[in-house]
Amino acid sequence: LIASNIMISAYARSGHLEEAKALFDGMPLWSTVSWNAMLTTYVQNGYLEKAELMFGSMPELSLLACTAMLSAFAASGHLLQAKRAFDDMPERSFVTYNAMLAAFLKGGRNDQAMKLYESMPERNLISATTVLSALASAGLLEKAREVFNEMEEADVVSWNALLTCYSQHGGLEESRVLFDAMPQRNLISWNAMLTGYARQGHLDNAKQLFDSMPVQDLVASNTMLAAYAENGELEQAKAMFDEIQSGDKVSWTTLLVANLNRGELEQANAIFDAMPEHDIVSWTALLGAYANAGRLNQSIQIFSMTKMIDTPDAACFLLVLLVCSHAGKASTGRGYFFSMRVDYGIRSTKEHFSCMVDLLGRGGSLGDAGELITSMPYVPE
RNA sequence: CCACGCUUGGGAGAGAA
Repeated sequence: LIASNIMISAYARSGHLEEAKALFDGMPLWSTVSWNAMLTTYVQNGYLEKAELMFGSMPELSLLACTAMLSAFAASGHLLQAKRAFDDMPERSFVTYNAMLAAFLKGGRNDQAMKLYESMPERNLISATTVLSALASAGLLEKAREVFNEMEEADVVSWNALLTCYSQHGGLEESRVLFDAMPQRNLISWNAMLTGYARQGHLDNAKQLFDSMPVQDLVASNTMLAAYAENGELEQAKAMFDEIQSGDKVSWTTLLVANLNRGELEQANAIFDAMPEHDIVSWTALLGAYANAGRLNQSIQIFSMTKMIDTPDAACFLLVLLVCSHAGKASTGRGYFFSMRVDYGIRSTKEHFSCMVDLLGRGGSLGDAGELITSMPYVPE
């Protein structure tokens, strides 16, 4: 039994869902650990619905299973459900708190993450690293350094989190010093450093680092591809894409966006059609091009397609609101604004509000626009 | 034996420097 459980987890980590399921189904009896292991196989591979089914059919609900479900909701962008799962749990361990912390981070709710961190009954290395990432994404370099210095231990993951913070918001030389001084480095460290050079347009440094990597994985190649694309080197980007043997959706989307930004719409459409799979990001990239061109009907069509294959997020809705606003479609826009909150539980950001104010103002509903301004949870600028 | 953390792709306008 134990051996089978271990096997299931091994399959889960390597993404062999089918094998895990076959093994699970063939077992003569199951322990709670078996159920949990199978549940996390679904969670870690992004199968929310199967995870929910599994969770619903489990003979007993353990703390571990509930925490795994919390992560499943968070991973699929359902922060509200994750929070509800957290609130409804009869008991919580510090892993549960860590999972909720990570959920807030993924949902972009750094304020909530920090609040939870302060109020946690118990913290460990993982809690601190999660917070470090939250601070990194907010660009709060000093605070991140502070948290890092206060940690009584650090592993390669926490060092990487700190490095990421520096390479994206600090100076590159400083980052390089940190990179060279790290007690251990893994592939992720190299990629984090590479991203720093790439984002800040230091293509030569990026290429040099890329060539000196002990191993180059697809993430590294994609980073180089993006480096070329973002710095207007479309030819180099294409060459890099061709060099990549089997690109994933990130490689494809990077190439897609490079062409969209260049106004190579035919090329872009051909790339979109040739992509092996589409997800929320590739659809939104395409939507962005049409929305910016003011193509209302096509944008709405793309948005409907998006809804069918994936859960639209805040970025996606912003673009639809934008195109409605430009086309003067006030009531359509209101509908989307409403649906965003009610159907998807997405909090409106400042950007959504200002887009809506624009929409209502242009449509002549100045009263409604004023009402919206006073009702929003931000200080009007 | 099972749950949690690090790296790559998508998000308008206006104002201000």
